[in-house]
Amino acid sequence: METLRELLRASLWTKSLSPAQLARIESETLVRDLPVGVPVCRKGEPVEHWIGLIDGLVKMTSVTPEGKTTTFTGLTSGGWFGEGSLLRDKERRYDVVTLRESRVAYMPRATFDWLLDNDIQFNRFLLMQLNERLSQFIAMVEYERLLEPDARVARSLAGLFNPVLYPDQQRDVQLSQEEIGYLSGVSRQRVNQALKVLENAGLVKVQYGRVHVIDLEGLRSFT
DNA sequence: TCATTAAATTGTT
DNA sequence: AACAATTTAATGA
Repeated sequence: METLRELLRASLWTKSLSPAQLARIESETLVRDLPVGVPVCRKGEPVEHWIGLIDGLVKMTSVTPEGKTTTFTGLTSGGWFGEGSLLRDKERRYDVVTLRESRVAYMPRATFDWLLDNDIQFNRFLLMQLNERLSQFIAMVEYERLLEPDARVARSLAGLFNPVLYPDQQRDVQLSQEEIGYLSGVSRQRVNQALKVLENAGLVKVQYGRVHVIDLEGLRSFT
């Protein structure tokens, strides 16, 4: 996707909005283009925006006081995030960093609150998205303990293509094996092996610096 | 357009 | 973690 308008059109919560309401959202929302490796938002910052990803790829991370970084999950284009912090916290609890060049939409808190107060579909969407995330994270904890590395890599990749959270239907991730390792909690060497297994199973095609998903359902259920 | 070079990524130990 | 091999992107002739 290239424009804020396209992102809004692809988002499930805009379906019931009038053209005037959409125009208001469009005019109040900021768009920024960010290069690779820069923060989209930082832990500890006051939460002033709901954030949408028009194009690109970002990751949610947390840095310990000692400087160790853990990656929670990747987020792909079409998705919105930060509603949890917006609803609950004064400060953001995690960092979001670009993994490749990204175009990001920042919806001000005031616009977010206005939607929350006036649009039932918007509230439904938030419930659904929060629920989807919850089950995603529960599944992560579950398979972190139960599954072998091949399956963990498979599911982290599949998670990037969750159609509920990221309506943009693309099948490519431009992501190094090192980054896939961070996303799935597996060493780069192990990712390398896992990708070969998945490629031999006909689920993905591995290219230099990117992975193309062939069989998404197969990836999700890979054991 | 082609060749050269540096940087990034991959494959292997 | 380390090393070599491979691929890409950038540069300049």
